[in-house]
Amino acid sequence: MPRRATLTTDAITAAALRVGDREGPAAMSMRRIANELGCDPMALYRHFPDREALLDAVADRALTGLPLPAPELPWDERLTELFLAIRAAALQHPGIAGHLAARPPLGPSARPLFGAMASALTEAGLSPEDGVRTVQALVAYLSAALAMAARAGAPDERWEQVKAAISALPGAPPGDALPVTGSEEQFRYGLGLLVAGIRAAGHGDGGGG
Amino acid sequence: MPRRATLTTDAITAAALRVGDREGPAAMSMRRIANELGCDPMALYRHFPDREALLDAVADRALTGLPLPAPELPWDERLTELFLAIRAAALQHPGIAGHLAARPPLGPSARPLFGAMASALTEAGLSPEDGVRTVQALVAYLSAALAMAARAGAPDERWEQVKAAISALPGAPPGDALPVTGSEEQFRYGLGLLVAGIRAAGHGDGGGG
DNA sequence: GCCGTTTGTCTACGCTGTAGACATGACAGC
DNA sequence: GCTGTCATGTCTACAGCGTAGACAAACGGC
Repeated sequence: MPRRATLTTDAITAAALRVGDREGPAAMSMRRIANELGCDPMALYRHFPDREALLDAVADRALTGLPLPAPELPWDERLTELFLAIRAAALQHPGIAGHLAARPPLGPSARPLFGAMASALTEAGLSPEDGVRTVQALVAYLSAALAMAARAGAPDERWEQVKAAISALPGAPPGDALPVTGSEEQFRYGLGLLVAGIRAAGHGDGGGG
Repeated sequence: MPRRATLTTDAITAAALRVGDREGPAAMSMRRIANELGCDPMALYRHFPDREALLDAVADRALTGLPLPAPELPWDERLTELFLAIRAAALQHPGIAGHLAARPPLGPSARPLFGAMASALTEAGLSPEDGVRTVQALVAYLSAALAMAARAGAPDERWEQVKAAISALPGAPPGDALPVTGSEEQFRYGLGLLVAGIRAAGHGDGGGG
């Protein structure tokens, strides 16, 4: 290659991730990323067709090398561990978590994750069609939970109002005891609901697991 | 009031909704909305502190007058109907559906919806704490599903790759039979999973309904 | 008539993504 | 060595964005 490329997709995604982690998602502009690399903004367009593709690559990078759950675990634990791991990995990079939520990464490093999901759901007794449906539902839930957690830095006071309204209902808890909006506990609870639903679907639909 | 206000928040949100419905979410800029109203962009700032507040109001407007499910129905049907209604209302206004997904509307017209959710979940046997958790999980799922459906105009071919990969697994369906990504059927399925999970939580946790 | 307040307008700033022309360096073939 | 050819990086420029701050016009109360 001519002009022995000083810029690589890897260097670019790494720089973008650095900028995002340090200064937040809004700072991940082409100009700012180029600045981090000490090059011209337009140079990035030699490696990515547009900004969205660059961010997709960054999101993919944020999920590389994610440890898969031990295959000897039962399917529900595998599923739970897997999604907790994805969530944790995404939140380690707050700069990209929002993009990751808005555009579920379906790139190469996500491939094994989908494989693990499919295997768990098959073991749960789901048909392949229902497996696809369930994967989409799980990813949807993960996306939204990530989006909420990513906003945790600037907490959404409107949720507090809703919680206040609920705690004003008859037979309500103290209010301070209510779950925190973007917390891991909150995430686990919703994931548990979905897993319980999958269990029911597996039993009633495709035979016991 | 001086200069008998020719502009009202209602007129603004209506115009914004029109622009969004007609030209898509990207067209809902302050300048474009002002153009629709025939006024200066800065005039909008006399009625909303910033663009996000304006979009929040538009999202709230898109959910006004939504019919609540009949209270004599069992809780699970009420819950399903309610979320299907919200989804349908949101998708009637593709311009705002994305914002609605990114920022769950917690404004005045959402208040009765949360009331209906709380009532259904109480009837399901959930404690108020679990009710809050479950509401957040349901809204999270709805948000992400809306975001996917809102993108249905420009379908995400990456999901097709994932589905193709799954259909290549042993014992896979024809592939054409796989569920469509942003469809109502897909939404119903995930919602069914959550409802089944709620049912299980209600039985094991707070007593039968 | 005058004043204060509200509403709308205008200008301007700094930012964004990115199209298109240009410069530079590396290789292939002769 | 010389000459394309091509990949890479740079530069300039454009159209658009959200919005701060100064100004003008219309109203209510005195």
